[in-house]
Amino acid sequence: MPKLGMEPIRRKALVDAALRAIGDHGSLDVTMSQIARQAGVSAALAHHYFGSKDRLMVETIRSLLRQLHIDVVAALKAAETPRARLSAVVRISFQADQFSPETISAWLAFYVEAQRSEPMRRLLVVYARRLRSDLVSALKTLCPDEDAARIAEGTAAMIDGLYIRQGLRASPLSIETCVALTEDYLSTQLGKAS
Amino acid sequence: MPKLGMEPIRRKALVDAALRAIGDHGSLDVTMSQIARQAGVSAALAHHYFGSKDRLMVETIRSLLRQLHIDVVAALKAAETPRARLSAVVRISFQADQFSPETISAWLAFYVEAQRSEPMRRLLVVYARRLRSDLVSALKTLCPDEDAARIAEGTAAMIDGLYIRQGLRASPLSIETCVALTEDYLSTQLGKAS
DNA sequence: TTTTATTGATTGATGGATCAATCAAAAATA
DNA sequence: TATTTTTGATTGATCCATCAATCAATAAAA
Repeated sequence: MPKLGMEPIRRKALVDAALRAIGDHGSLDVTMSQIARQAGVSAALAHHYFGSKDRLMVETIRSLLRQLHIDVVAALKAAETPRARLSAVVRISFQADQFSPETISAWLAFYVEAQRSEPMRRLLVVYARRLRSDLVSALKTLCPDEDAARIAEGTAAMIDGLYIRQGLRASPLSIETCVALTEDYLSTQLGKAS
Repeated sequence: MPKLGMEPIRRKALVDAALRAIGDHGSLDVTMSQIARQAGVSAALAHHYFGSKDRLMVETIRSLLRQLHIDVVAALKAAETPRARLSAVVRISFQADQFSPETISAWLAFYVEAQRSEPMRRLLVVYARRLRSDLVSALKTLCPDEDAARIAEGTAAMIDGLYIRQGLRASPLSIETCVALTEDYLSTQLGKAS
């Protein structure tokens, strides 16, 4: 019953389904069948469009990063001052849809996969660089360059650290608490360095 | 019977082999055969002693945590002042053998597994609590209680964050840099809070 | 009719788990 | 001391389930 032009629709449905399946399951150890079922199609069709599970996984994280990037760019554009740009980056990192247990699980799973898969690692390195570069460029207008690099590193580490600790659900922190901790680090460091 | 008392020897060899295999491979997706080969025994023997792969995995991370705890306790005992105890915790976290790519890979893999396996999650929660409690108890003697809790949370997040970013190998930081970043956070926060 | 969409059936490989069968040291016995 | 018994240690072979991947066949536009 092929209505034409299904390809982009199916691709998106499959990528979304993969993300949800990975998040629910907490690892990349989800089967093509599970993903396909969630997308309402057969496993064979997933193979037809993506060729292999690996490529579907790569497309999936790529879509996650793309959405994040879109959000960050929009938030940066809306911010008036360098200090506001810093806050924007922090806020986006902890925004609700990025902070659900499923999304955190998915991020963690991708980090692990990056230990083995070079394409996956490359994608995550892009994210890490982009985060740091966003931070550094705003920081450089607020403090000496050496301090900017150091503070960016510390901020990025704190963001990622709050993330994975959230994944453990040992002591769940609210979004506001995470933002406050990071903002506090930024403000204190800037106050010291300027 | 053969040489008696092989059990503890084999168990240790298998746990060590599992840790190495996981680290090398970058995920828990290692086969019992690979682990057993590395330990110089058959896969069947691994099953004989551990019952299942799951249980071997749990024992493996338990051993990792045990060693870490031993190191921390020793370092805490050697420290004279509360401030020195804080530094001891930081130093141990980044000490060389905990900071090798293989060990970082293994930690990441365990974090992911914890999303699915309740026993695994429990073990990691113990680690997270212990780290925080070590930090809080030292901090409480140096600043008000509310500040202590907050600073401990921030410090723990920074430690864990530096860890996983190291795993990505995007911008490798030296051990000293990581220690310096964390120490700087601690000192600055304490200066502000006291 | 040609092309696109779609799937059920099938396969080849992998890996965890099980088991029957050895091996060899220690303990008991003669 | 010599012999027998016992039992932990160990493994190769095998079973069984899972899963990614492939393929042949079908349905519906164009």
